[in-house]
Amino acid sequence: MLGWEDIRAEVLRRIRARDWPPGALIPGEEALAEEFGVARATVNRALTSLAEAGVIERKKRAGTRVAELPVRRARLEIPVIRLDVLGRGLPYDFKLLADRLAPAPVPVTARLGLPEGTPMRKLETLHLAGGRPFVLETRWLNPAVLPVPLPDFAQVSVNEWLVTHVSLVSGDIAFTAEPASPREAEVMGVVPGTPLLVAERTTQGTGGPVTWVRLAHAPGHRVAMTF
Amino acid sequence: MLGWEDIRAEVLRRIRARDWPPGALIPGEEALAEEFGVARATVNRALTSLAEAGVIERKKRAGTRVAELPVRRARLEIPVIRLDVLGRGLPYDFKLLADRLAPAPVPVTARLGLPEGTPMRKLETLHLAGGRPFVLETRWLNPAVLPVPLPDFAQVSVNEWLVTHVSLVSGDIAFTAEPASPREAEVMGVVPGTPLLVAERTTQGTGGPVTWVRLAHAPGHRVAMTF
DNA sequence: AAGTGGTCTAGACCACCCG
DNA sequence: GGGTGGTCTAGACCACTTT
Repeated sequence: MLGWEDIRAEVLRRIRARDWPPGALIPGEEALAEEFGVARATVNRALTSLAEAGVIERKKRAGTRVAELPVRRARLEIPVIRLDVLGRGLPYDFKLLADRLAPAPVPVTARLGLPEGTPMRKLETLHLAGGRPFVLETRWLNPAVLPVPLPDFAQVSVNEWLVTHVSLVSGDIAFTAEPASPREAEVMGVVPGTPLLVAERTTQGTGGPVTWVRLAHAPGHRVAMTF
Repeated sequence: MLGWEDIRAEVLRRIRARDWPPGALIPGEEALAEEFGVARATVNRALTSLAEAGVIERKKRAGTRVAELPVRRARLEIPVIRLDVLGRGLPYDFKLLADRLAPAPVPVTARLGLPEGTPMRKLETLHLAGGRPFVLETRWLNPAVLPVPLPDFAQVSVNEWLVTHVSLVSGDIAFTAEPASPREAEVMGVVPGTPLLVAERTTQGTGGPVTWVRLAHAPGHRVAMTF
C-alpha cells in the first residue's frame, strides 16, 4: 500500500522531472488521492510536508503551485558547546575568565529590547577543546528572568546551565567574520586581526529577554549545515 | 473546540513550566486525547510537531519523553543573491569575471565525489549591491549533469539560473572566516587579509553532483537566522 | 458562489521493541 | 506479549479566497 512518503516522493519526482514545472498548478488533493488510490488525508500529509520544505506553495481556494524560486532551507543544529567539542573527538574543558554585574552596553540592551543601562551579569567563558582555545563566549545575562538559585558558573558552564534550566522561547543568531580584538587575540593565543568566525545570539524566554551572547570561534572553525 | 495547535501549546507550556521536566515520560497519546477531549490523531499531530522541533523524543513502545538537552534548531533560508541584495534595499547587478573549462582542483572533486581531474566549468561572478562588491562567487559546475542549452552567464547569473533550471536534491553549506586572498582583495576592493565571511556549498542533483561554490562576502556581512 | 486546503473524528491495523 | 507511536481511511465541517 502507498504511504504518505511514497506520495511525497512521487510528487517530488514529477516536480524535478519538470512534469510540473515551477509555477505550475498541480492537481488538487482529491484528484491526487483518487489517482494514487489513497485517502485525501494521506495526500494532504505528503503535500504538507513538501510545503514545509518550500518545494510547493499552498493557498486555499487558489490550489497548490510548484514554488517559482524554491527557497533552499538549511537547518542548523546548535549543540551545547561541550557536546560540539566531544563530537569532534576532543576532550572538553572550560574556564570562567570573568563574572561581574554591570550596566549592559547599548548594543546589547537594544537587541534584547531592555532599557538602556539595565544592570546585567557579564560572564566571559573560554571553552577548550583538547586543551586549546575553542570558543570565547562573552555573555550578558538578564538576572531578572533567571530561576534561583544560580549555580557557580566556574563549575557549571553557563552555556549548558541555560539550556537545561531556562525555557528558551525564541531567538536569533547571526554569523559574521571579524578580526580578533587584542583581548581575543591574547585569550585565544592568536595574532590580533586574525579572522574569527563570530556568532551573535539573542534569546527570549517566557519571562522576557534572557541573554545576549557572542561566540568568537578559533581560527579555522567551520559551521556546517545540510539541506 | 481545541485544535492541534492548542494541544501543542498546552504540552509546551507544561514542559516549560517543568510540570514535565527534562527526561520525564509524558502521558500516552490516548490518555492525552481523553484529557483534552479530542481524537488521538489530533494529539498525534501536536506531538509530531513538537518532536520535529526537538522538544520531545518519541519511541514506539517506550513512549514520549521530554528531551534532556533540547537541541535548538535554527533555519537558514538561502535566497538567490539578487533577492538578498534587493531585500536590503539596494540595486542589484553582477559581473562575470571569468568563465573557462578546466580540470577541477582536488578539494572540489573530492567534496563532490567526482574523479580527480574531472573537467568542470569554472565561473567567477562578482555580485554588486548598489554598485559595490557584495559577494564574490567562485563556482565549479559539472557540465555532465546540466540541461542544454546553457544560457550566456554574462546575461543570466549562474546563481539564479541554477535555482530555476536544475533540480537540486541535497547539499551542504559551511561557514568560515577567512582572510581575503590577494585576488579577493583586489576584486572586492579591500586590504588583503581582511576577514571575510565565506560560505562553501556543494550541491547534488538528480543526475549527480552539480556544483561546488564558494561565496566570499564583503566585510561586515551578516548571515542571520531565527529559531 | 464555489472550490480549495486545513483540520477533526472514530475506528482500525501494524511495526516496533521493552520487559 | 502487549503497549506504544505511526499511519491510513472515510467522512465531515469550515475558513478562506479567488472568480
